[in-house]
Amino acid sequence: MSRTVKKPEERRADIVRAARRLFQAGDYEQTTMQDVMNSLGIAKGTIYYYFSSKEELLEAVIEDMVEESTQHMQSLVEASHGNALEKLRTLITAGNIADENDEILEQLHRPGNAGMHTRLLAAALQKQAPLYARLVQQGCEEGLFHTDTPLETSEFILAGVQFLTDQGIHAWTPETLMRRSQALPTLIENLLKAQPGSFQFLSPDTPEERETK
Amino acid sequence: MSRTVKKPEERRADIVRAARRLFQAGDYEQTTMQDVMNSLGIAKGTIYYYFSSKEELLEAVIEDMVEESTQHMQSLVEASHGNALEKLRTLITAGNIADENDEILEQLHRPGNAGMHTRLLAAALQKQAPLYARLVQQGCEEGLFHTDTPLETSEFILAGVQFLTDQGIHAWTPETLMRRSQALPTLIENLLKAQPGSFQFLSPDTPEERETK
DNA sequence: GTCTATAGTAGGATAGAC
DNA sequence: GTCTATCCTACTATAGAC
Repeated sequence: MSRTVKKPEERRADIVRAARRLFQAGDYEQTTMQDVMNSLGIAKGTIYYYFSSKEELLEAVIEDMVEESTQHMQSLVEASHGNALEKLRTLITAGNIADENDEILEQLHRPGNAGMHTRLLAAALQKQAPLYARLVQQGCEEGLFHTDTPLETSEFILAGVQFLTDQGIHAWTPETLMRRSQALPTLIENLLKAQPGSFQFLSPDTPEERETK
Repeated sequence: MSRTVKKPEERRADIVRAARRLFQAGDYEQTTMQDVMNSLGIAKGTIYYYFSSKEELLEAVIEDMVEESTQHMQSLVEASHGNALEKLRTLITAGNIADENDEILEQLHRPGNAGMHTRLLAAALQKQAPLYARLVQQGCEEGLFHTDTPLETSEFILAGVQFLTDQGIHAWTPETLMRRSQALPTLIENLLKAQPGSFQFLSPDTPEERETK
């Protein structure tokens, strides 16, 4: 067999891209290293030369995805107008890693991918929280919010939302999800000390006419 | 080899107990199904008759642990005195699943186990949140806290704390952990609308003399 | 240093005899 | 329900070509 020598970065990127495609198309656990090799026409030794385990390859794929997603969100923020609250709304409604472009979620929401999913969330949180924090900071300056710890508050909100509403972590029942979603706006408003109602847009069925029991 | 026939529940319990012991003693990943079989003197087919994967066996072990831990916390609450805040303090400082008894969590605190780890946290959260919620409710009646959604608020707090401070999910740096821990009391106080300082006991170095910059 | 090829080990998982 | 035999795949080892 003939040899194709590539620059290390290029080869590495090839492998990550191929693996990402396969992981997304199928199931991480069911995708074999052999599959990845075959789809690139390279030898086993090559892949293990760059990634010392399947797990390490997964890590690189995750990093790739998070990087792409974060850049997209970054550009969304820069393109958005209005006060901090309006920008946050843009970011939240449009720029979720889940909604973005891929069917990744479908794939991640399978038992075999729980680990990948969690790590993706953690990596995404770490990269995205600063984005939110900047908007929270801006909101404080505008008098909309009040907090001394914009970053930590952002992290806390993201963590809570992701952990409690993401189907990839636990098979929450629809009732549980509904219950949590409805409580969310108030929880966020409390954390940011924002006007009641500021985050009402988050609620799924905008219960305008509901009465407190 | 002679065959020993046992009642299904008994056999199952045997396997879970043996696996738990081995997982705790060594490393989940390094413990082989062979090890579990050997320690019981049974065949591989038998273990797979009860658990269709190693992962499922781990799940059972974890459920075992969560159940035990939750009961322990329950009894702690019942034995504690004072107002809701004092009871909460007892619960938080004494009754963490992590501190309790096992090193199995140490094992879960590795990248490869992120999925399992998260599921443990989710399972623990679902079982323990009601415990906290009851205390929050009590605190509301005592005028210490103010919330219409004690359960959701408890879930949110537990999720945030677990996700952001648990090493099993992401290898957070010590600085990051410190930063988050210090912000935590205020975040919780905001969520519960509690007196500032109520949860200061959570901070690792109780910074009594720190000034806000 | 980068890549191919191949043979082999270990351990998770399954089929089918009993 | 239990056991035995076998399979599948992540991973290692090695030998060698560019």
